[in-house]
Amino acid sequence: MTETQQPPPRRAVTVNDIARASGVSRATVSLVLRGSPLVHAETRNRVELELKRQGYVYNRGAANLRRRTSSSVALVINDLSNPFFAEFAMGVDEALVGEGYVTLLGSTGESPARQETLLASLMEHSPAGVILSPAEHSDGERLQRLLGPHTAVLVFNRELPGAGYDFLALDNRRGAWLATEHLLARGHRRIAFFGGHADSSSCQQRRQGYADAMIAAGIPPDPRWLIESAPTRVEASQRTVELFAHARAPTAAVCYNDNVALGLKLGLIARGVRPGLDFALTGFDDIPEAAQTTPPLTTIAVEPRARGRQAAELLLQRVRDRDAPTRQVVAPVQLVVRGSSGAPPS
Amino acid sequence: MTETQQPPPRRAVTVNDIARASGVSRATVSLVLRGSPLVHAETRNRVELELKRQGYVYNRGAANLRRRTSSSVALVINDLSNPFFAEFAMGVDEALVGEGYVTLLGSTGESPARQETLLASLMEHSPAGVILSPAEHSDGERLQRLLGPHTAVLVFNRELPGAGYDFLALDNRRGAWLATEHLLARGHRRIAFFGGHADSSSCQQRRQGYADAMIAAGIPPDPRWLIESAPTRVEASQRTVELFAHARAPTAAVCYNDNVALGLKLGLIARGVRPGLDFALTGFDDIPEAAQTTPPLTTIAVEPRARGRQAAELLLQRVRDRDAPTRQVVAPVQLVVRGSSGAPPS
DNA sequence: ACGCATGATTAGATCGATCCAATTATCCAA
DNA sequence: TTGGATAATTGGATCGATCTAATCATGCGT
Repeated sequence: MTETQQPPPRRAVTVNDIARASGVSRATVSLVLRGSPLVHAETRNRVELELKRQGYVYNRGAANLRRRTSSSVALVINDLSNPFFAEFAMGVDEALVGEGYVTLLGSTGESPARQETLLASLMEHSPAGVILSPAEHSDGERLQRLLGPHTAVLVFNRELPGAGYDFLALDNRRGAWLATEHLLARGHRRIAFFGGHADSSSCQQRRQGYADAMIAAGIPPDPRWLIESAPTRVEASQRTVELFAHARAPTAAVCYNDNVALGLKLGLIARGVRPGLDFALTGFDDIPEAAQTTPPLTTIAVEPRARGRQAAELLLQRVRDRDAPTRQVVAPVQLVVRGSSGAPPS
Repeated sequence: MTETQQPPPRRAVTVNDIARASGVSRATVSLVLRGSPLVHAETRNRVELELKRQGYVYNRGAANLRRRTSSSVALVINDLSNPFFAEFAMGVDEALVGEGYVTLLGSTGESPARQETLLASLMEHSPAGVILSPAEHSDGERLQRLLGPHTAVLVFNRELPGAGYDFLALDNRRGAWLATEHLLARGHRRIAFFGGHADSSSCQQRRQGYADAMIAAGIPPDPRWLIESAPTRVEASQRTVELFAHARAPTAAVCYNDNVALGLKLGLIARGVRPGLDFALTGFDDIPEAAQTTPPLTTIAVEPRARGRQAAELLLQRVRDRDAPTRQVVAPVQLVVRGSSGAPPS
């Protein structure tokens, strides 16, 4: 309950003012506002004129209080400066405004502590629901307590262990599988999985898809081909050296995501290895930049904006039917072949 | 007044429940909630225990109604998928949560019509204020009518003609001036100003800074050096040809922003012109990618996240003192020299 | 024992819109 | 003319928290 000090109260136009000025009761004005067919056409005109004249603006907060409804949805994500989440947020907002809701934004910066403060604060605004892309190492139990048993919740992207919420995920396994298959088809045999934190569920799933494809091709992945890295360009670039630190150096890499891939690309160039020629790499996400770099990045498209719309729709379905069975939706992904995977193994 | 159909009403825990269960009045519970020193320590404990036990969550909407205050701020921007605005939004949100406010997000996609619908909808949630980065060709009068005379408003980035609102702007003129000076110092004489819509105020200001520097150096800019383009990579890339369509082709370009610069870079490469060697170019914004491309982009850093924080602070000052004189704040910018401007004139 | 200051608590009205049940107006059939 | 159906309107209570002014305790000095 952080307090926000505030201005000298400024009276706004209310239904009462309109009612008085147009000689009807407050109830009638309310009916007009909601377009009820009960009011006489002439009365409606009179009231509507007065509404316009006084510049009335609807107080949705008051209405929501009385009606025990809500017209907002909380959107909690890690980091808007990640284009993947920015696009996702755009999609969410797009779909929500279309349904008459407004988006309450919050970002956690991957900190579970801030995530909890933030959610507590957002809950005080009684949103109709919450779209949550949990920070790493979130405590599912605590979140569940914070959100209460009656809030509609959609979890996105990262699994929230031990919470019976709807869940929208990308098909991480299949995505990594597709990328690996693609590199195998190009003749690569020594393929690394590069980047990501091994303890995050999305990284695990992608590694799984990679491993599946490798094993199906009869190539048990060498543990030295699994390299961790924070999903940032800088760190990915720095870890490049680890790829070549031993005799069975890979000729290609499936990267955790596009950021990592772009970092690796820089690292390769710095070593004099030409990406797309001497070494093949793939990303994940298909951020706008992927198509623009040289060589353009082969990657897995996930259409974050469409995912955002989908998340909003799923959440609203849950809002409308609280008792429907919990849903786990896996969104399909797509391989986009570009120049970065053009290398034949050397 | 779009209606949002809603669920079967679900009762929440209220001050009344707590009051009843702990044998005090609702007023006392309210005092406890706000940490008033009036309540006896023992009573406070009893009430707080009950609050925890029943999992009470504060209904800020109800409180705001009674107190005639608000704990939200509306943030309206064009496009979150533009990293500049995404960073800006992060900064805004960061500063707002720090002050106990919550962010109502809305994006217009540069459409004045959607901007108006959006603002109307947001106003119904009675935000304490609005941070608005207006869509191009916004109608200041109409917006002013929508926002009403009592809303605290901070306009960001683009001037809103004919509205007495606080305004936070980047020092566009000085930024472009710095970039042009830099290229002049490197010996360039034929310098283009590339990209942007000539009717947008930010573009006009940047062109002004460019022209000032050129004229100060005794070089009246050739009209053929002024090339318009939507601020997207694709279009910028396509317009590259116009630079070389005549005899006095430039050897360098000050670009409207980083996106345009990166587009131009692609266009140059496609023509076999090596950016940073055969041709010098500068950007504007310093988006993360600028430092990462090859050659890295010389550009003007504007620190969008810091601008976001600043915008939030300015707005909150306005919220707290509605009658202070209107402010026009120009945020300083900084030249960041990197490889893309390394070309001596050929 | 009384008055009075200080400390704690509370009943009741209030914010702005909505819901409910009740009322008034209107018209047509019998 | 009366009854009853339909159309249009409305007073009063309500959502959950807060404010105001009033009440009830308690202690202290005289």
